[in-house]
Formats: sequence, C-alpha cells, structure tokens
Amino acid sequence: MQPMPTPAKKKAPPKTAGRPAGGAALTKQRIAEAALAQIDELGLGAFSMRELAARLEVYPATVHWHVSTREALLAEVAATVMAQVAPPSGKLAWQAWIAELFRRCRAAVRQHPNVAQLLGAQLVSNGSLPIELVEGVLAALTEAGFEGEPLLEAYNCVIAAMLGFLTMEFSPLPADNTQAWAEELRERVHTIRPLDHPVLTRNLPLLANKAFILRWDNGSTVPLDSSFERHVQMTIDGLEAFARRVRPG
Amino acid sequence: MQPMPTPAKKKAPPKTAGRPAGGAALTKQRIAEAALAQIDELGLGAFSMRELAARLEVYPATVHWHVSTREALLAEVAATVMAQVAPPSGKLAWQAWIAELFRRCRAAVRQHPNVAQLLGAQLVSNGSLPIELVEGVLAALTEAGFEGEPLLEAYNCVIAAMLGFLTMEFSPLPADNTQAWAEELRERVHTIRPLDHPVLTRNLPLLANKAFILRWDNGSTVPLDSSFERHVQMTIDGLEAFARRVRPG
DNA sequence: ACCTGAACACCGTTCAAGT
DNA sequence: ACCTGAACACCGTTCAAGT
Repeated sequence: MQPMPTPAKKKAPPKTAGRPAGGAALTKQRIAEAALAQIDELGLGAFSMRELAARLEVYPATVHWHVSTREALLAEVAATVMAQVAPPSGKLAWQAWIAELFRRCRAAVRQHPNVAQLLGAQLVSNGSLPIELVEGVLAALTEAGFEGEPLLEAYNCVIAAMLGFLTMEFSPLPADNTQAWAEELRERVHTIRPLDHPVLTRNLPLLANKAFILRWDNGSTVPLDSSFERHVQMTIDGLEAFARRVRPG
Repeated sequence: MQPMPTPAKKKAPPKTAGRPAGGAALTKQRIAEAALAQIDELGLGAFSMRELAARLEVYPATVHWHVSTREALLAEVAATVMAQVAPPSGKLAWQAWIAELFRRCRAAVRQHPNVAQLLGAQLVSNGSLPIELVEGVLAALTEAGFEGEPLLEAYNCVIAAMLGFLTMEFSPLPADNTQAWAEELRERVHTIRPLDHPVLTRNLPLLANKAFILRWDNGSTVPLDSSFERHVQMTIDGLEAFARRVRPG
C-alpha cells in the first residue's frame, strides 16, 4: 500500500488549490465543531490535527491556516462547550445562582465529558472561558457581602470547587482501554489489608468504583450525582461561614 | 547530518546487548526518577519516552521493557510525588488532620508543579495515589460523624476540593510560551466593557493574574497562597455544616 | 485569501535478534 | 533477564507553490 497523499477518504474529487467555488468555505467555527465531534467520539487523547483535516477533507496545513495551533483550537473547543453556562443575572439569590451555575456547568460537561480535562488543567483553555461566568460569580459574591481580598479568595474557591470537581469526575481512562488496568485496580482495591486500613475495608462496598482514587470508571459511566449535589451544598455552606467570619453579625 | 542510532549522547562507549556488567542496571524506580526530573525541567507537554531513554543512555525499547507504557510510567511518577502526603494518624483532631493533609499535598505539588495535571485529570494517575491518603481521610470523616452514603459524599468532596484546586492552580501554560498568548489575555482582561461587567471592572486590579480564568501565569510564578488557605477553611466549615445536617444536635 | 503538496523533525510502541 | 538495532505507523507544524 503506497502512501496516500490525498486527504479525501472516498471518491476523491479532483482537488485544486485556492478558495473552493462552492460556498462551503472552511471557517474557524466549522473547524472547532468538527474538533468537538471528534473529541466526543474518540477522546482527547486520540484527537489529532491530521485526522481532523482528513474528516474535513482538506490538508493538515489548511487547518493551520485557520487556527494557528492545536492548543489554541482546543481552547476554542472548551470555550464553545462552556459558552452558555452562566445563568441569567438578577433573578436569583446569590446562593441559588451559584448552585444553578454549578449544575448548568456539570450539564454542559456531561454532554462533552472528554473536554473536562481542558477546563481546569490547561491555562489556555481555562483563560478562554466566558467572561459572563466571571462577572456572574463576582456579582453573586458581592451580594453575599464579600469585597476586596476576601472577594478574590471566595471567587477562587468557587471556581476551583466547580471546575476541580468536574475535571476529576470526568478524568479520562487509560487510552489503551483493554480493561487490563481496570482489572488491576479492582484487584488492588479488593486486596487491601484490613488491619492497616480498617475504615476503608469496612466501607469497601460503598466506595469501590464510586469514590475518587478507588474508581476504574469515570463520570461518563458512573456519574457522581449525589456527591456533586453535596459538593454544591458544602461550597455554599462554606461561603456563608466565610462571609460570617469576614463581616460578623 | 545522518540519523543517530546510538542512544548515548557523548563519547559513546561501545555498547553491547544483554544485562550490563556494572551494577548500574536499569530499574523501574530509576526510570521514574529520571522521568520526574525531566518533567520538572521541561514540563509534561515536552516529556517524551525517547528523550528519557536518551538521558538514561539506553534505547527506547529498553525503557519499555521496564514500564510497559508511557501512561503507566506517568502514573508511577505521580505516585512518587504523592507518596508521603498523608499525615500520621491519631495525633490530630479530624479538622486539623484534613487541614494538614491539604497543606502537605500542596507542598508536594509545589516541588513538582508540572505533575499537577496528572493528579486530578488522569484516572490512571489518580488511581495510583497512596492508599494511606484514602484511609486517613475516611478515618477523619468517621471521627467527624459520617457513615454510609454521607461518608462517601464527604470523602469525594474532600478529595475533589484538594486535588481540584491544585490541578487548577498549577495548570500549565501554553507550550509555545512566547508570551504572545499572555499578552493577548492581558489585553482581553483589560479591555472589558465596564457597563456589561461592572463588578469585574471595579475589581480588576485585585483580580488580574491572581484569579482563575483571569490569569496568564500559573501557581509556579504566582502562587495562590491566601486563596488556598481560605479553601482549606471553607472545606472544613462546609464539612461541619454537612455533619450537622446529617447528625443534628 | 485560501488551499495544495510535500517535507521536516519528531513521536510511542513492537519485535526479532543479540548476550 | 535485559538490552540492541531497526522498523512501523503515526504525530504537529512549516513552507513554497498554486489559484
């Protein structure tokens, strides 16, 4: 089998350079959508610029003409997924607004779980999240009574709580998912020595594959619904306690 | 320049197959250490098995004889970094134990910030964290009065709070760090429209490069010390509120 | 302005063969 | 058991050249 220079996969029409005659010109938007689809299907680990180009039936260099870099494209994808997460402002009390934000954010990530690792674990992607989200959180926290340094701290805690949990809940399995690894971890979890780790041993049925570090499936297969709800509640409780410390009475 | 088959970088001694005569045999441990050093220097994005092999002065295949896969090696590295984070048990009240755990964990990650993204954002690495950490958190939460389903929930909230924050604080910059991106984000942050985002605008000096989503440096350059301390406090306050809900009185 | 065609400098992993 | 030497099947990105 000789190398295949043509990007087209089937019945390759004779291609020529220059802007295509049909209105189907390639745009940054279309590329980001195709990238998201590819990531949804295969995961971020298997995502490649070359295969993306192949699906769009263009040469790899063409994609680069529009997006500059792989990292920038992924940031674009992350931004797309998170575009609509901020609830409308001015309708809810600050506690309810934050709870709503958390839930909407999780809903968005659940539709595209493979982008989760971009959100918290890449500064580029993180930096491309919608500014409405930032403004909304700040407004809610201001309503809660925070200002100055405590406002910064509360804001960071909220964002970390939200994106941090989701990053972990949907963190990807090993690429070579022949379950060999899952079997090994399952084995490891079930052969814990009772005398050294009594609490863990006692609660094993409760924890196995449902608790962080003890999981071999991620949130796509085994969602952590109740833990997430509790996390929302804990975050708000924590914020209220913080507010009381800062502004007593 | 012709291809360089020899792995040795300088004054290549004549190499022969088979176990080396000198006691300097390659081990999984030594490989993991070298990998960690390489990640510390160049970042996870620039880490490669081939360069690792070159530094160890062996062929790439030799590394694979010991570690099976790149992902497994990275999990090993993560485990190494987190090996000693769990505080000794039985000496501290549960609140103090958890606070101590958070701080020790952050101290460990600060020494090797480039492994941060492994901890929360990869199920393999997450699954290889020390079991003492798990047992310790469970013991603390049991002392706090949690059992059954609430114990699972509280545990997940604690782990997510801890690793989630650190994953975000130390999330890596773009690989091609010619500051072009940083300049762009800085620009974006400083040209926010005041009428659309009043709270953000008003607090910009406080937030710029110190708040998530508004940063162009990560925790290695601009540590979020006070926010992290607050996060510890908020987590414990949240847990106490949760405990009160579960076990009133 | 937008795309082709080809090249450059890399990857992780596998495998027969050596000692 | 442990390692060499080479190959396989990929990558992201760049660049001259076309239209």
